[in-house]
Amino acid sequence: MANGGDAFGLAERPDSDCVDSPKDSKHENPPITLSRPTSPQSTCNQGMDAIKVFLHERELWTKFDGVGTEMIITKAGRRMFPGYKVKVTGLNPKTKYILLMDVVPADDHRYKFADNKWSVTGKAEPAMPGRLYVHPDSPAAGAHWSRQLVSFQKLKLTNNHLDPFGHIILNSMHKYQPRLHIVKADENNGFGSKNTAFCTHSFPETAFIAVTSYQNHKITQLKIENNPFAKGFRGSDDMELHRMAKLQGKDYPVVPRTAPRPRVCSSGSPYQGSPGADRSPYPPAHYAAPHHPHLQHGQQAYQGTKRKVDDSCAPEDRQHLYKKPYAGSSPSQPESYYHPSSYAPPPPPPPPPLSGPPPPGLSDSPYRADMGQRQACMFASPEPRLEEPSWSYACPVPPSMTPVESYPPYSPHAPYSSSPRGSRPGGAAHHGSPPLGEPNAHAPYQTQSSEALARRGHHLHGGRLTPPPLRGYPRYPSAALSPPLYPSAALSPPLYHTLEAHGPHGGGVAPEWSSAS
DNA sequence: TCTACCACGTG
DNA sequence: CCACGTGGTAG
Repeated sequence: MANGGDAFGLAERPDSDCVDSPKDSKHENPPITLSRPTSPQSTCNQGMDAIKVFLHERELWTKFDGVGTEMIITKAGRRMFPGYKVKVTGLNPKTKYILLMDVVPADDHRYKFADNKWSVTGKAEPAMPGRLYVHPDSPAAGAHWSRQLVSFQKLKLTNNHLDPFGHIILNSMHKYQPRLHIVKADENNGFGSKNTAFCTHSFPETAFIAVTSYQNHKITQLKIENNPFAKGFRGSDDMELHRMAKLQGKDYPVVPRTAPRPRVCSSGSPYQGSPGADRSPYPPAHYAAPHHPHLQHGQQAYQGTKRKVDDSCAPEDRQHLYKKPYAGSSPSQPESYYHPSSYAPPPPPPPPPLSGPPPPGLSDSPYRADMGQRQACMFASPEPRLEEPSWSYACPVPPSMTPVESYPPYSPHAPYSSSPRGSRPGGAAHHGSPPLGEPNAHAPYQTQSSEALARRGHHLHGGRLTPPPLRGYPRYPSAALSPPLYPSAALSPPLYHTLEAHGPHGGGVAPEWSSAS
C-alpha cells in the first residue's frame, strides 16, 4: 500500500509547514525534508494570485503520506482523519469568497494491497461527477476566512453512489486528491460569469486511497495514535486483548487500560523519524503514478451548514503544529469559527450578492443549506436514471449541505490528457503555474483560473451550477464514463437544474476545473 | 469486499 | 445522559 504513500502524495510535496500559525510554521517540520519544493503552486486569476493556502498539520499529513494514506469510506459517510484544514492568506478582507473542496481521482488505476504494499491492479472505475463540499461559512468575507484556520473536517466520504447526504462519493481502492477551491463571490463575479475568479489548491500530501477497511496497519496505527476519537484503541496490544474479550462477551479481567500507549505502531513506520527514509517504504514505483489529479470534472456541491462551530480550526488551536498527537484538532476543535462576535456571520445568510435569494447555490450557502436543499436537491448522479429519482425532491440532506451541482463531464483521463502529465501537477512541474515555492507554505500546487473554468462550461448560475454544456469537454473516455450511461449529455439536465435558480449570479460554483485542456 | 455491529472515546 | 466519531470484528 503504501507505496503509495508517496505515491499518493507522491510526489511532491512534502513541504512543510503547516500553516496554521504562521509563526511556528517554520519549524514544523521536523525532519521532513523531503519536501520537495514543488508543491506550492498556485495560480489564480484576477487578483486571486495573491492568495496563499497553507495546509494545517502538514506534518501529520506527510506522515500518513509517507505510509500511503488511506481514508475509510462508509455508506453513512466517514470523515477524513487528518482533517483538511488550511490557513488562507492574501484574501481581500472585504471581498466575499466561497471556499469549497472536491476530491478528484488521482489517477485512473485501481489498487490492491497485497504483500504489504499497494499496487495497481487495473483500471479505475469510471468516476462520476464529483461532488463539491462547500465550506459552511461560505460565502464569507476574506477577513473571516483569514481569521483562523478554515476546516473542512466535517466533510465526509462515502462509497454510496446514491448518497443522499451530500457526502463526497468515492470508489474503494482508488486513489484521490483533495482540492481546495476559493471562488470570489462578489456580485461581479457570479459563478456563471466567465470571469469568475477562483483558484484551486491541492496538496499532494493529502492524496489518499479510499478503502472500506484499512489495509496497511501502519495507517491504522497512525490514525489511532492521532485521532482523538480513536483513543479507545490506543494502548495497543493490551487494549486489544481487552477489547476483544469484551466484544466477545466476556469481560475479561480487564485491565484498565492503564497504559494506554499512544504509540503503538505496530509495524513501525519508518517515517516517523525521518521522513526521508520512510517516505517510501514502498517504492512508489509501480503505479506510481503521478497521479495527478486531473482537474476535475463537474460536480455537485453541498454546503455544510454552518453550524456553529464547525470545524474548526481555531486559530489558536493549532498551535502546535506538529505536535504529534494532533490532539486537539479534530474533534476537539473548537469552533472558532463562529463566534458571533467576531464576524458574526450573517446568520441569515446574507444572500450574498450572488444570488439574491438563496439559491441553493453556493452563494447562499451560508445560509443554511437547509432550505436550499430542500428545495432542490440534486445530486446528480451519474446514473440518475438509475436510481436516484427518488429523492430528488427532498433532500434528506441534513442541514448541512446544500447541494449544488455541477456536472462534470469528467474525463477520466483528464489529468493526463490535459496536462500532460507529467503530471503531477504538483510539482512544480505543472504546467500552469509557476512553482511557488513558498517554503513555508504548503503550497497549493495547482490552481486554475476561473477562466478556465468558465470555459469548461460550468457556470454557476445563481447558485447552482449549470451543467456545462458538455461540448467543451474532452469527452469521457469511453470506457470510463460510460457514455452509455450518460449519454452525451451526461448530466441529466433535469436533475441538475433543480437547483436552478436563480438568477444572474448566484452563487453556484461549479468549477470545472479540469485543466485541461 | 463490504456491511453491521460493537466498545470506547470525545464533546 | 446523549450524540457522534473511531477502528475492530464478525458475518
